Amino acid sequence: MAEKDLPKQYNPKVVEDKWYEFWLKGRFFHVDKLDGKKAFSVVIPPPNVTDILHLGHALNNTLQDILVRQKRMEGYEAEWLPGIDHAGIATQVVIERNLAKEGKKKEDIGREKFLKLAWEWKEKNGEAILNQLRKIGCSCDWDRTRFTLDQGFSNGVYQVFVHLYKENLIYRGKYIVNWCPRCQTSLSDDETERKEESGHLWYIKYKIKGSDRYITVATTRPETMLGDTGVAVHPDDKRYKKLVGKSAILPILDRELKIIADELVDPEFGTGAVKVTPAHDANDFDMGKRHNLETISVINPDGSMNENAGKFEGMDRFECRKALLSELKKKKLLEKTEDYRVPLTLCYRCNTALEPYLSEQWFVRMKPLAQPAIEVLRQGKIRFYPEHWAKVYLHWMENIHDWCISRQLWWGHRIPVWYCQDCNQIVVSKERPKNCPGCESKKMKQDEDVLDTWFSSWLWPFSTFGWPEKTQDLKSFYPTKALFTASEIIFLWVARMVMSGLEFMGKVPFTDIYIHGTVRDAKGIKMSKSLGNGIDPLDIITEYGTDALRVSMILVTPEGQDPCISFNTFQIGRNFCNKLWNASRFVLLNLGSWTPEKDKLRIESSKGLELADRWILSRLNKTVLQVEELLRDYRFNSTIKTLYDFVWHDFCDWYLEIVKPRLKLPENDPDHLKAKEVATWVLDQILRLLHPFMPFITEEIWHHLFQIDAGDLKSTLMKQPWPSSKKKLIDYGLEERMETIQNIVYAIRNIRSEMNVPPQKKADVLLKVEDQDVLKVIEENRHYIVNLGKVENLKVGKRIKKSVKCASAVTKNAEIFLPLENLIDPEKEQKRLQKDIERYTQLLDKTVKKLSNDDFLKRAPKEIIKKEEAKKEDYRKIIEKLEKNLEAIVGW
RNA sequence: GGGCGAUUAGCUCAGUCGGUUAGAGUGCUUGCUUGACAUGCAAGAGGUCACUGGUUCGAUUCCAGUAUCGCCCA
Repeated sequence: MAEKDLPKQYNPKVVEDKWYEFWLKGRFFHVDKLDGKKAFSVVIPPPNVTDILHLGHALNNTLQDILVRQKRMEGYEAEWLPGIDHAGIATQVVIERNLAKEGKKKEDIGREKFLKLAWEWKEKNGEAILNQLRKIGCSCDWDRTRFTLDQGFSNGVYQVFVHLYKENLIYRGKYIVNWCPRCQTSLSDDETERKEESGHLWYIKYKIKGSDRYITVATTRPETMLGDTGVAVHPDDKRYKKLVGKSAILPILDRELKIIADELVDPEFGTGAVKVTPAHDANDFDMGKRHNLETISVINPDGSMNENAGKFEGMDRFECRKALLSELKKKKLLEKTEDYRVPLTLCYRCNTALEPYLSEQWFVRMKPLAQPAIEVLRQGKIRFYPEHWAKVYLHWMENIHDWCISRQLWWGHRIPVWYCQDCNQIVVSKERPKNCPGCESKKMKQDEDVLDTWFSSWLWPFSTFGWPEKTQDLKSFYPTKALFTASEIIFLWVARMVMSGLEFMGKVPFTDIYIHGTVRDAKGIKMSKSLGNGIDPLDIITEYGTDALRVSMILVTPEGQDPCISFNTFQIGRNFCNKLWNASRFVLLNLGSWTPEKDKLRIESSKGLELADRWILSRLNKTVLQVEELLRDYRFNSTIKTLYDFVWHDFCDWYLEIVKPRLKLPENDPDHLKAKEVATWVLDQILRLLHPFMPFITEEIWHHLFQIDAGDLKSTLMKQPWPSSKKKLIDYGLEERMETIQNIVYAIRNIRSEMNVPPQKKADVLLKVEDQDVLKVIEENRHYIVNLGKVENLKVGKRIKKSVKCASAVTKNAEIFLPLENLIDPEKEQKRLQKDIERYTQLLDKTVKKLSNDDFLKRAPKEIIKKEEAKKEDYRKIIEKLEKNLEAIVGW
């Protein structure tokens, strides 16, 4: 049974697993059928099966969980579909590495056995990742967990391939692609990373045929010269005009090279003459085609030099560079060497320098797919949050390149293409053809390659719900509502999902795209495994708890920007958890024999309530309203800040403090009852509002509050209705009256502190108030001031007789005097007042200046002028009073 | 080279109708074992809102330019 006595500190360890188990047992995350209810669906960005959970995942998934939990409380059937991505290259690298430990290569064990190992590893690691998601509280529908290599998924992938092939949107061709010599596979342009490195620009002399003269070309990659088949200059370059059409002789190999003129050459680069290597550079490949140059490849897929490299055969590409340069030097063909910032293209999985590599690959023609994806953005059918990412998306879509989708890997969806060994006919089909449709031959061989992982994940929002079958799930949950991700994969994933959704489902896959920041360390450096500056979310959970992890992250992640996080960052959330815990503990301690009933507790009118009660209800309803608006715009950071402020400052600092004396009254006292009811109701609403952000602690407190047993599967906070705002309870006039009192309390506390009044000591306070209404409010609620200001005797009136030595302060509608006699240091008091006078004089000057400007009076709106005049009057009065009080000190 | 974003307290950031006494958290200083909470309470110090110009009665806010930093694309 739940206890009313809570421990002094919140201990997440004993709470979190209990409630996660409870939610699972209640099947609260699972959506079976809609039964007429509205659906709200989100698909998880599937983490790579090779990953371990890092703070980026924690942020990404916490954001989704907040939204899903909130929508669930709002009454939606909220479906959050989890899953994992097979991460072709990354996974293959892991398995190969494991094999290497035994001194084996993948070829040693063969494709079938290799895949078996990969699947075993997937089972183990995949489950570990999902468990980590559970650990951070994700309320995913685990029954629908999917994997991008599942049978059903493959079905969709093959269907898509066949469809696009038939539409002539997939083709095969020999082109220069990004090749990773380490992973031994091609990569799409989007899977590369660019970097600049300090390197050199080498000037190499090529002899001109039939002459003693030379033409000098500049290159950053001398080893590729072995594959040169031309030399190019710009057509307008006068220096070389005469040489165009002649030939140059390639040093060492003595190959004859045509000297060509091509617009692509930058006359400013190096000498203005460049070597042309069609097999090892994309630009050169295009040039080679235009000028009919031969294509000679000199580098093997593993980065070593091949037989065309002559005596350099077998050397690694970088070794070859060294050897080649030293030979050129010997032959005096190396004119000079310059330092140069060399642009490098790296593999996004292993950081190896990529090699432009000529090979036969499969490509998707992207332009026709991009067009509708551009349209839906323009029409507002998809929206980015923050909006500016739309530009990035558009820019990419409008300059889209064809997508290389074949990978020379084993782990992935094998390309559904068969080649007839007899007549070379190509068959593209979801299933293995029995025989060749051309020659009836039974010798059909499937393409050895697999498809890019993104070629399966771009189907994620519908393949996961059973497509291409026409399932009920698809009907219920597609399109999904929102997608949460970091900016890095807008191209790789988001943009492609929009294209595939439109092509195959005829509808956008989601309407809202929320782009969150990338997690950085305290110095602002991106967290990464290789730098070792990452923080393990599980360490945070052990130290501070899951709710602290979640709430801290949201509190420090500015909307649309990158959060900078250090281990200590999480104290914010831990402290907030503890604050909430103790506020609840305080309420519980004062419940006495009363146990609130979860379905009956409700305060919807302010009838019979006093100022503080009505004030907290006004603040609560204002908060609910704000939260509603903020969440609609995915402004999670502002939402939690709003809640944090309300809970800590309005509820704890003011309301609970004011209500303390009333809670000490006998249980049957109506004042006590009202206070208890309001405090409990507000706490209940707070728990609901915070639950999406801090699910564990709120569920725990909620059970204590209503004395509900943890075994009762019918009662859970996560299924309680989301608070709705009662606008009639929001009362700005009342909040202003409360503010008057708060300002008086601040002033009293300030004087006490400045004059070193001992905290235990109560002091007399005189309040001089001119306004009749203000006077009334203060009189009616004088006990707030007495208690919060630690006041012995409080005298309030229009005319106040003060004793000789008073410390004083002035607020907008009250003058505060503390007769402290010998406690006052006159000099200090003088300085205090002078400082105040100075401050208000500055403010007064500003308004006076404005009001004496004719243009301002002529053109500014009337309200603004009125406001400015009121300010002037206020400041003037305050200064006048301050000065009078200052003068009084002189007489001491 | 092109695009996007940032520049506000020592640090991390709010400030989304142009008129606010420019805020919060953290750090700092001072005082408190206050009958919920020292993971706390109270008080305080701390700002030329990057710079220059423009629009405007009025600019932290809008516009242009400059500088610095970051990201993306080529």
